[in-house]
Amino acid sequence: MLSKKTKYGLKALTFLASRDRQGPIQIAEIAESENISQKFLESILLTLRRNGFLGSKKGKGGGYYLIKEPKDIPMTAVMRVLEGPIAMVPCVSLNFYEKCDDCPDEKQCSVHDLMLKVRDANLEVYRNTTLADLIPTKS
Amino acid sequence: MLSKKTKYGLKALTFLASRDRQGPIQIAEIAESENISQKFLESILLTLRRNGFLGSKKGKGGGYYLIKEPKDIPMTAVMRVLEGPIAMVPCVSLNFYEKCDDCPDEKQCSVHDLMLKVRDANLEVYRNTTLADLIPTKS
DNA sequence: GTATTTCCTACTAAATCTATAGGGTAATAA
DNA sequence: TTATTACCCTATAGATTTAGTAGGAAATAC
Repeated sequence: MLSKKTKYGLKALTFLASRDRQGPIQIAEIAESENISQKFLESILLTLRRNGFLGSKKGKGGGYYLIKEPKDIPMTAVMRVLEGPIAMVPCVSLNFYEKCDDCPDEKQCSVHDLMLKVRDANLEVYRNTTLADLIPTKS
Repeated sequence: MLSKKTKYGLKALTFLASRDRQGPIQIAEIAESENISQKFLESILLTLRRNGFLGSKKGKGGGYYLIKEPKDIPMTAVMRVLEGPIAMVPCVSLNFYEKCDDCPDEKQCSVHDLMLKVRDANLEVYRNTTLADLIPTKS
């Protein structure tokens, strides 16, 4: 399951992308427009800022804004920050590799190969999708 | 993350497949061979039996065995029983569809489309993989 | 009848998720 | 200077999921 954190984060990013170059947007506005708990969203936006996706401005007229162009923000990066590893088992993770404790030899593991295929399929989608692709068209 | 339940279930199925037509295999043997808690495995095999993947025989010389040919057991079916929906959000699930409570209109939802692509990519893998593909070659 | 093995229910311990509540600090616009 | 708004921290708590554990009932081979 996709966590609410990730879902809300994606919605917030999309919201900001659809209002690109219109100056900072306040947490309250995003929260209300997207039906998200304001305090929860606050923590999500904070992690997005700390990971280089967003900039922020304090004080009146402040808020959050995108640092990069939506088309330059691949879903791989967003998903890894919000949801964690893309792989379903650590032994096939590119960025978070770990040995499985129940497997003596992962080359012999039947699950390993399947999860490798799954990981590649997911990566293919996330690599070929950017934030720009998430913005709904007005048509 | 893939749950241990699913992982163990897949390993057990593969183990049974590699010993197909050799009569029932006992829980204890699978558990020991695959490093799985016997009691936990017991409950997993039970759900696999209830969902039509396995047959069982009680008493001495009893155990579990595959009902179908490994090549006729697609991963879609196994994953849905062990892990649940393949989709990451209920609003794009084929077999477990549900409306998201935080979305007024899923046609306007930016997450919806992305998750649709992810679901299709995963389905593609699971549909084209059967239990027979998981059996490690002896080479 | 005895040993073996699955069947079945219930329970638990720990972790994670999804927040909520509340505090105070720092920067900024007007 | 004042109001606004982001920043940052702690603590709590209910719900759910995960990964088991315990113990006995039922079927079967011998």
